[in-house]
Amino acid sequence: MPTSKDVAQAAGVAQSTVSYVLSGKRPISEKTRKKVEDAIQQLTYQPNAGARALASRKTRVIGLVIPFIPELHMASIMEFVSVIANTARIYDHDILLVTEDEGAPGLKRVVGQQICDGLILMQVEGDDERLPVVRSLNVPVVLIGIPHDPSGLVCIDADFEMAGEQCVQDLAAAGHSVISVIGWQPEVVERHVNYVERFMSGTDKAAQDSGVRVLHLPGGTDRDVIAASVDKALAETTGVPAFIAPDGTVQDVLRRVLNSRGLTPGVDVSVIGSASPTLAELQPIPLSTIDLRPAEVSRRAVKIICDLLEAENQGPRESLELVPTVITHRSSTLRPPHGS
Amino acid sequence: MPTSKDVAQAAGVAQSTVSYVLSGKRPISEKTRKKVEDAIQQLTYQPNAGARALASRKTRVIGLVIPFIPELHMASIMEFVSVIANTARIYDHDILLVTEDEGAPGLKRVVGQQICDGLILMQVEGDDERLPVVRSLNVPVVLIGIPHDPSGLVCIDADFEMAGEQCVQDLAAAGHSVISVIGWQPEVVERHVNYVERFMSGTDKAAQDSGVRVLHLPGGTDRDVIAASVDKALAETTGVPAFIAPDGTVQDVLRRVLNSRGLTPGVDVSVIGSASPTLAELQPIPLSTIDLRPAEVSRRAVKIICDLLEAENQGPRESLELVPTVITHRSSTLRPPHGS
DNA sequence: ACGCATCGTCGATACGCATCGATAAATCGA
DNA sequence: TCGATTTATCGATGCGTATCGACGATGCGT
Repeated sequence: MPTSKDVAQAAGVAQSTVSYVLSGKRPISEKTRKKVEDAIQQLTYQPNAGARALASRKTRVIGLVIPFIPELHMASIMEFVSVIANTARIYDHDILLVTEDEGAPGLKRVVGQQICDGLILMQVEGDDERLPVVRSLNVPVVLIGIPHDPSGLVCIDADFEMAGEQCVQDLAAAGHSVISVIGWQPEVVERHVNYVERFMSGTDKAAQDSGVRVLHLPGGTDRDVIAASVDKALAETTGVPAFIAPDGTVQDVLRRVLNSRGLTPGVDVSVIGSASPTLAELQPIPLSTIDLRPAEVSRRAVKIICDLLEAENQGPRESLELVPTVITHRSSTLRPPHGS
Repeated sequence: MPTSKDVAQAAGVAQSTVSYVLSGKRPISEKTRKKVEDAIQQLTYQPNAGARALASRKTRVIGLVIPFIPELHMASIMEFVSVIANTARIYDHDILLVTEDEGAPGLKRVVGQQICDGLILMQVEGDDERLPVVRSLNVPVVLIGIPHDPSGLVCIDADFEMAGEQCVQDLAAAGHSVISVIGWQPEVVERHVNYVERFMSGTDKAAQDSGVRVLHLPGGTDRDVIAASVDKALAETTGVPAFIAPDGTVQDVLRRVLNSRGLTPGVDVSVIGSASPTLAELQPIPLSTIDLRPAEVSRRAVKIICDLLEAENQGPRESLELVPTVITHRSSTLRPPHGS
């Protein structure tokens, strides 16, 4: 592997000149710049990351802490990961995977060894055990998810409260007077209390404003649980029933249960789920969805941390950013009686 | 951040001694070892990865090239990623994410900058455009997937041929005389020809041996396509129909189509799909599955590359490893008339 | 008691780059 | 035309670790 010294020799300049050509931190004459750039080309020189990190004290690597919980919707996690990796490249950074299995010590490790300059944590829980460590770390950390106490932390997430409001407002406008929320799996509810709570607070707020009733019923992937929830909802509903299934894993089961009860979404029942547009279109009856904007959340998370890395004026930051959600009508919900 | 020099000072030894305590490459007396280890503890010293990489010419990082194709089963990709990351930690390595978007230049970049010591490529296509680059790279690369020409490459994958054989043998033993394979999505077939071919070669081989007929029909997520395939299969079948859906994304659609045709898996039709055991059990009718062992493939891929990194006796390796698949009976297939 | 091998430790150096101070060359004003 | 600036480049140094050669101390056999 050629080094910057080799390049310097080939171009007939000093090694430091090569470095300045690359970084642009000092003026270089057009003539020598060209000589250097040609030499770089011919030698296919690429700077050594280790040496660069050692000298500059910057690795240009961001650690991404990923969850792997079977209860979660893995496809959506993957979308986060993918978008985060691609966005990082735009800012000329790379992504190092840190598994949740490593827990808090894992964070200390990658930061302590200076393998990366900062961290993005996915799937942050309301009372996440890693928060004390995060606060003690002297590098920028961005949390995807809002913990109960976000003080001293930099957080970003979809606006779940807005999502809840949108769903209920929408269904209320379509004429439903009782709206049932088939919630997340118990495991998720216990762990990630925060976004569940935010969603519910949104639905309840909208319910008050619109004068409709919202039922919160247990979700999950267990067909029996969903079936019980559906039956309870049907029993309590006057008029056309409406369901909100904010968890991607719940939808399939819900669809089947409704089917077995002889109910057709968009005809004699309304259903709003959460899924990507492409997935929503693939359903037998295209699903009206509440889009939680995973790609946008990912992009912003990367932007935030890269800005922090650039700024670097140390002081412990604190910020909280909520990404607006988007509701999209497809065929699984009733159309409002008149107007939008 | 404390350095090994600080540790040395605190322990009253030379920096090199600290290094030898850590690496164990020279004998150290029990006494000084303890002094050094205590100092490390008290300073919470962690070696600097950049300096280490620079001096040792090893980063202890493996690049993982991940695909992100909506047509693919993202949940299963995520399982690969997760298991690979965790296994790498066992070998004291970390995983750097490289997106498929970066293409071949991306591989050159991470290897050229010496950000990582080796690569794992997922979802390798039969005629992958990256193969020339891979061959030219002077670092170990492990491919998950078998390209058409695997010469000079290190490959590992599930044994799709075995999987095909197992499915057909199994269904033949259960008394089916015509077996329909609802294949992958056209996009996948075009791209990843190899494993599709291998699977089919397995089914055909078993068909010959067992004297049954195998139909290869188009798959995908398009309900109409699947419906057409099913109807064609039903028309061509005498006796109880049997379906094999080796692509995870096809199953849901297939299930619905069969349902709409009044067919119940395990009663008047047999279905073998590919899904994780947990997912298979969650189906309304527990799905008999062919397990393509993603976790085992991942583990072995990491082991292979770590072995190569350790060996390091340069010479271009070549190997091909196939992981045996496992077929599991659940309720979606007919039981064989007598005995297993 | 003496030389010799072994063990444990030290000091020096290299890894490849970024960066700082210094210097030579070019530019300008008067 | 000469000194004062500015511009472009060089040389030297440090980043933190791994590793090699050297060296003193210890134990051994005879």
